[in-house]
Amino acid sequence: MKNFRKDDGAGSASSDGGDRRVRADAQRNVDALLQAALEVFAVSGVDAPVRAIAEKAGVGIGTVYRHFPQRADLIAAVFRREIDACADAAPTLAADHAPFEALAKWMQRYASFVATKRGMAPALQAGNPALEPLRTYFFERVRPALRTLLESAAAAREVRTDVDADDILNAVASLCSSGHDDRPDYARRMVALLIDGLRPRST
Amino acid sequence: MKNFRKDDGAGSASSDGGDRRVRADAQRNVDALLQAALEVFAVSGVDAPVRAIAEKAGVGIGTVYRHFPQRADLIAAVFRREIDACADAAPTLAADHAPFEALAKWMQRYASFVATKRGMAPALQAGNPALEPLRTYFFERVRPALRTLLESAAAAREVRTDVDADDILNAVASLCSSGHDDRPDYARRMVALLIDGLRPRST
DNA sequence: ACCTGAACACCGTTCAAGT
DNA sequence: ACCTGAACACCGTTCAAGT
Repeated sequence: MKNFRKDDGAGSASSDGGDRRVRADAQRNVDALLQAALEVFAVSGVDAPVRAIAEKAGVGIGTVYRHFPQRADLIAAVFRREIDACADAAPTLAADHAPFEALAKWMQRYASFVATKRGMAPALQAGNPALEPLRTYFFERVRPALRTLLESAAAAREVRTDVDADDILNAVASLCSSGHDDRPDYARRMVALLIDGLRPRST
Repeated sequence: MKNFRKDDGAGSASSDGGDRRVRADAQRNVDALLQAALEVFAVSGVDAPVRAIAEKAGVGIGTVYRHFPQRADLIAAVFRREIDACADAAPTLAADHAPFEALAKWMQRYASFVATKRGMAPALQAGNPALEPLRTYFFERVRPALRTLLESAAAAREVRTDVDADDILNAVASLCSSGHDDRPDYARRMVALLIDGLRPRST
């Protein structure tokens, strides 16, 4: 795990062995690029022109490709911490609410994450080999979080058992992808519908 | 430039009124383009290179733009008849099944339509002004079909009333968009979940 | 009227030349 | 090491020239 950003917690000068120094100007460029990408992605989605990001960061186009050889690497770097934050919300909710309610609240929280981060849903879909690492990271991080919530609800017999975590992650991501700006509240209501559908069949 | 008379050759002066005539070769080109586009869209989606379609149809790139000034016009022409077929399935199902079952079956039918026609869902989303006419046509044609099914089910008190036809059309389109080829049966199961969610709250 | 493809604009990506 | 931007490849779209 190579932490580019120092992100605090650099505490122990661990024996990383061969600790490569990053030139200060290079580090500045990386930071500026991540910041620029975050903003550009937010308004134009992840398909925004690379040149726009380079310009906003004040660097040459070649510098983007030096630090992020594939466009997907830039996307991954930008989304990683948001993914972490979303996953970390699960245990917090589990501690504060009843099982099914915690599940429902987390799904809404995850929904707003997808809605905010344009291009998250497309990145999650299989088929784009360049984005596979981000997809992998996402599932590794978020799947266990959701599974725990699902299992608690299942133990309380408050949720049907023929739906797994990946189903929910994909479904909510699809429903909350951008493009429905004309129907306010659409995403929230559809996710609510999905949540209702998760209740055990009344028989 | 040579100035040759319209309808040169065999046609002669047969009587057929002042009808606007399309030159036979032009008509052939349009047909070939529609067929080529149908096939290319099916495998590569609606973002496939225009050149690929022109080549497959055996015409110059300029000819595509002559008959379909906007790329969206070609997409619309290709999808229109499929939209009609989907809408027409509704009354048939209504005649053969109980209200809620007819609704459920139509939703699955619509789901397979979206899944088959790659790029249908993106076209349905607002925000692409060029595809607005197709979007309009789609809703004009399909919305009433679904509404009838919904109303029948509502009259029988078999469906909740806080969800409208557009919600369902958008939600199913999102869930069945391409990109989940790795999870077989995913779309069908998610639509089934949505259908379950449509049942009235059990109280 | 209709067809064609060279030409233009734009965007992703590379790489030789600079510091 | 790292930065830069000209250069290349590709794709959407136009238009002058042909039939």
